[in-house]
Amino acid sequence: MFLEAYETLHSHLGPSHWWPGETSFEVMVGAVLTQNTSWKNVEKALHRLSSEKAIRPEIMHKTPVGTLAQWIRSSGYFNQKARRLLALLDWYQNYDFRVETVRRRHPDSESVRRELLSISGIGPETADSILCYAFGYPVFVVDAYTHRWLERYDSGGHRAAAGNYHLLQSMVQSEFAHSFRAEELTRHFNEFHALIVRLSNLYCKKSSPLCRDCPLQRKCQNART
DNA sequence: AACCAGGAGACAT
DNA sequence: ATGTCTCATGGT
Repeated sequence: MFLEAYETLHSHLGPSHWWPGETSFEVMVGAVLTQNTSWKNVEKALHRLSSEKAIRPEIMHKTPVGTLAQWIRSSGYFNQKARRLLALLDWYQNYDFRVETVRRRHPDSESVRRELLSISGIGPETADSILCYAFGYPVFVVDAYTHRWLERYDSGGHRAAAGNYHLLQSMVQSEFAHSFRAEELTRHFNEFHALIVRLSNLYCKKSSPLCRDCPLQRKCQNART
């Protein structure tokens, strides 16, 4: 099952110290900026925002879309993403831009998730990244890496879940929920997703796959040496 | 010089 | 329900 892969990855690569971001708000911004975009390009945009002193919700919320768009230019889709950030901030303002307020009013993640999904530009992956990495809810993030990983990973019947966001997510979440204490779930979902991303970036690059060093090589369908 | 990268929404079928 | 198009920069 997933736990086996999780343990293997963790013993080889972990711990991960994720999500890359100083503050919870920076994590939220990163989650939007990285939509269909490499993290390297996101980092440049984050540096620019940092130098503009704009990685603070109160400041960014007052920034005109056009200005914000120019600041995040390097992350691509800058006009869309500028609007999306401001839409997210419109919502976040209802909670005084504070994680603690969100957590207090929403004991569990479902209602927050619905609110996030109702924001234009926030889809399942972005919502779950924010829930897990910024707000600390026990939610497993399913991203493109996870789908690709599962497509080629042999572990008895799990391949059916590749491509189905909700199915894959609930399979991982229920399996982990049976194996870990509730107060540790967020940390494990956080770590598992981080490990899959790190695995992908380290060993599964299309340009130069380093499969011989991959800890999951034996169970990988397209393992090459 | 095409192809890809931690998506999401609008729209047509 | 399931495709297709758009958005756009920067690295390989």
